[in-house]
Amino acid sequence: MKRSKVRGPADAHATTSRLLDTAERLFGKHGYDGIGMRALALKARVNLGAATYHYGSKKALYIEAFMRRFRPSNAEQLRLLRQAQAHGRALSVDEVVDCMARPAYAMGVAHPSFSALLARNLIAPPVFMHAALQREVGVTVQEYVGALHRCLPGVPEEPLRARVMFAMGSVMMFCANIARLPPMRRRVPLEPVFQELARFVVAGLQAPPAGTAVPRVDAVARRRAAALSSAPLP
Amino acid sequence: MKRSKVRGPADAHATTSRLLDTAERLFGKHGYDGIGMRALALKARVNLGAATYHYGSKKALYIEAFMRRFRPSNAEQLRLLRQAQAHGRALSVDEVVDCMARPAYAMGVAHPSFSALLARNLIAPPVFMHAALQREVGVTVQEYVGALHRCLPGVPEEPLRARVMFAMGSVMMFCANIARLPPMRRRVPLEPVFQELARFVVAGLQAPPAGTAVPRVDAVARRRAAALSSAPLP
DNA sequence: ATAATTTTCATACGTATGTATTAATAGCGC
DNA sequence: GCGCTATTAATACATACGTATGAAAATTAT
Repeated sequence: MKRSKVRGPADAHATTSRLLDTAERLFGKHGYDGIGMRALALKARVNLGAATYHYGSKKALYIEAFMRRFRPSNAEQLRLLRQAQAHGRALSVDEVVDCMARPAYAMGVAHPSFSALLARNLIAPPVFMHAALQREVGVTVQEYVGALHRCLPGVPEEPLRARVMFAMGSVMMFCANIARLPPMRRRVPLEPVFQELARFVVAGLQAPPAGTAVPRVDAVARRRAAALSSAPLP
Repeated sequence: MKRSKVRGPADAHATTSRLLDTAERLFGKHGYDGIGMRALALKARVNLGAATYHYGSKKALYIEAFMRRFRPSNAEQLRLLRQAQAHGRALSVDEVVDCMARPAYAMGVAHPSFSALLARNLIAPPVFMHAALQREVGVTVQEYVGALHRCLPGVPEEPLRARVMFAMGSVMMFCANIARLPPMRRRVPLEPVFQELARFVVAGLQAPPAGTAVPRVDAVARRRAAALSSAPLP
């Protein structure tokens, strides 16, 4: 119906990549359960049967759509860090952060809809992804905590692990909003925003370790905030 | 089956709050589309009809489950900030951050499963929530950007807006992992982790504004990262 | 050219979904 | 006792879901 002359595997893998691209976009927007195979196949202009033929199941399609960009991006994170450390010289926090955030950033600029899928998977993933994500992200975090521990000897490992988590939160918030960000819509370079992200994360990681007290608003305000917990609707 | 003697509205509103609690927990874990009304009613030990009787629709239930804690938490954020500013004295970044993060933290300690729902809604919300969230979060962000602009005159407003977004990312990552965090599982106070979060965010917001270049790894690494975008699976 | 293989397509199956309906009961205020 | 609201229960309905099947078509291999 759509093709002008004939139908068939003339386009070979074109249908699978159209399907993957559509899956990336719609899974990123609506989540795994938020979109069905029929809607997916329709938007990708692919037959429903072809979808299960190529990927076997919806879960497999989701995993493939996510992993095809996540795997290399993750691998690049580790490669950059290890390469930077290979020279034996001490790394600055800036360098570590750049290794950590730039692959995700580059991927996000080239494939904005992947960023939404990435953020979703790191913050609100479908349950069947938990194990695989834990495995993949775990080693990356571990390695970055180690690298940071070397250039931030003043910060103990446990707080540092928390800080790396917070840093990932900032990066993921950036990723989740890439498509909505003004620069992306006005075809203006996104790099300045990324550099702002890098500055934010670097400063956060370098924050004065514990000891330094964080002043609160005042006692009564703190009490009210605590009271909020028990009385949801005062 | 469960009640020993009789069934009926003896428990009055107990059924609606059981339903809300269950909805909060399961929507937070699986997302809006990830759990059905039947499973929800079953887990809440509530009749399916009662669910639609009280809330009319699944969407309405979702919105109520989210809003009952989000609204007061959000309101408390604004109240704390305005109260702190009312005295006319200049605010420190620490104070602003505390106003911003403590209500979400307090809510998360008292109701850990709400935190997951919150993070989900701020990073990967169902589409029908977009408008309401934009409205509610918009004014909060605006107000905090204004307050920070006053105590960080060196940072222009646009980068500051980005930084507030990054800060929210850190807070949301904290929220998304509250239940999984070691302190929460070992009944040990969570406050130190929150203070670490506050330190991270404060330092991030106070980062040296633009001008200061963020050094990259090196040229070849940057080129490889860029190449990643076009060739997903090398 | 013919056979083998891969890909597309339409359709079907069983189940699950959100919502609506109806009747029956139980508590509460008057 | 009598309404009124809350709750359970049992279905019902139309639609949507993921997946399976089998024939047709196109491509590739021989």
